[in-house]
Amino acid sequence: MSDDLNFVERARREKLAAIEAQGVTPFAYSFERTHTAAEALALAPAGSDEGASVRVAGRLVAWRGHGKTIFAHLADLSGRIQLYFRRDHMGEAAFALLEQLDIGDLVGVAGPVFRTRTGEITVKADEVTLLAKSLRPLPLGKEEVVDGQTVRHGALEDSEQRSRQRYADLAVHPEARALFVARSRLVSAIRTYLDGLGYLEVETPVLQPLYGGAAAKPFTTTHNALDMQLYLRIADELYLKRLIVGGMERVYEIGHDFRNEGIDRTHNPEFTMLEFYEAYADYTTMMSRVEALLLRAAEAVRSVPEVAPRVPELKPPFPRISWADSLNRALGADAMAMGDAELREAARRIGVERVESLSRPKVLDEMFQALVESKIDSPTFVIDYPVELSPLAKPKRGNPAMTERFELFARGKELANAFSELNDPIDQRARFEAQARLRAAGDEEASGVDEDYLRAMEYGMPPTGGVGIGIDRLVMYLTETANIRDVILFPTLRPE
RNA sequence: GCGCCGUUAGCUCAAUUGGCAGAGCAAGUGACUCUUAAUCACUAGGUUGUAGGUUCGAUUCCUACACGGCGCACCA
Repeated sequence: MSDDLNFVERARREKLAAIEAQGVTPFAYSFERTHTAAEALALAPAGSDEGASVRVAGRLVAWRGHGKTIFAHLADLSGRIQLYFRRDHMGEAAFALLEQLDIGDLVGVAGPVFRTRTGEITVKADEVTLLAKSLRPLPLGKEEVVDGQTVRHGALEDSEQRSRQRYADLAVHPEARALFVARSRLVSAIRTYLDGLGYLEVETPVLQPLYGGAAAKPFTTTHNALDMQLYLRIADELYLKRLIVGGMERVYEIGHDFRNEGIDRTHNPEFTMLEFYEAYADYTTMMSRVEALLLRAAEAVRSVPEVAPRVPELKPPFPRISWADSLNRALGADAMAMGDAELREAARRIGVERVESLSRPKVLDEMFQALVESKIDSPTFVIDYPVELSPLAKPKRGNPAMTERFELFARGKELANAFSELNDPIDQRARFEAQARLRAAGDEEASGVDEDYLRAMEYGMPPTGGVGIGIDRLVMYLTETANIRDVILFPTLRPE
């Protein structure tokens, strides 16, 4: 921002000085609010009489002066309400202060609620208190109501500025506030659900000496005093399962994971992950947990009226299709049975790029993504993944080439990933070593051997079901939001 | 990382073939005691993303860069 104030900002600073010159403090300490805008609207008297008096507070978002009267609108989190100022009612001095007010100022207004001639519920101001002067013009558009729909003109359209200056976006767009209210309700509903099942919410390290639990490139940082390289976690998984070993039985964590990858519509370098683990459960139990959790999440989001119409109807139980069967059916051949050359040729045919550089499991995974995953629209569990793709999952009963793992897909995107957790330390060591070989061969996303985790598992880990759900993606799905940036309050951006 | 598109007043957008950079809202002054995208009159507001180049003349054409959007790649 330029140091030179533009003419609008200069005018506002002049008003600020004029207010101070009158002995009025332009930045108040508090205001005793008795009603939100929505609560005040609900007090509307039937006829033309004046109803109860209220004290409302919020931001001035519209202003229509008429000489000796003024109409304005005040917005708070609950909505907006019209204000009516009359000189003969307020008195000369109080009315004169209104000349120093601007759209964007935070004010408190006290007075009775009444209906105007046109029927709009309005607060007739007995007095106004300036709570904070706005020195920078907010891009507040004008609103009109056409056929019951609010149409906004102007306002802040630039999506970069909306993300960068989220405070302005939120101040100007009630629907942006509603989306984040919905997100908050969703997280709250998830906590309520898991707490109700006896889960404990825990916190595990963000700074980790070894990273694991997912296939991703980490961020690195340094601890000066320990002179040690640390990684920002890419998943919570391995620490939460250590807690299962310790007898915590049911634990969950909602927190940020960090992955050092490109930024696009569905990826932000830090994102919110829910993981929950339940001792003595397997992946079938976790499927029903996920169904119940999603229903409650959808319900929570639907409780926000501005967002409700976009929330899809969820009808559990969701269909369950096998990973291998669905891939083979889409391919018209048995992919797992194919020789390596044949498999790579098939992958190339369906458009998988740089097939030569991929490991065999990666080729299968790419084929599955292209043929099956991207085409799933309504919520569907894909179950039983190849063991090579799932180094932390238990082998499938009766088929050790596969694991007891499921992913939930909707609109072509992954919503949940879960498995019967591998609790055999000998098998786990072998899996880690296989990963370490991939890593040595140049796979930057393969994990290493986590000896401490193996030590934990050697003490004895109960059979456990575990689930990971990306909260940002879930919010996107439930609110039909196309860009992850729009569901994260402060997404990662290049500096201005 | 690659391709395409974009960047003009605080906000939303114009500007013909390369020919004086414009409008609405917001702002200022004035009028107006039930308006609601209030209305009316007047006024002010610009280093056209940055740096170069071509040209008598560049918002416009060219090059590079910055930032962004979309697509691709990457990303269970």
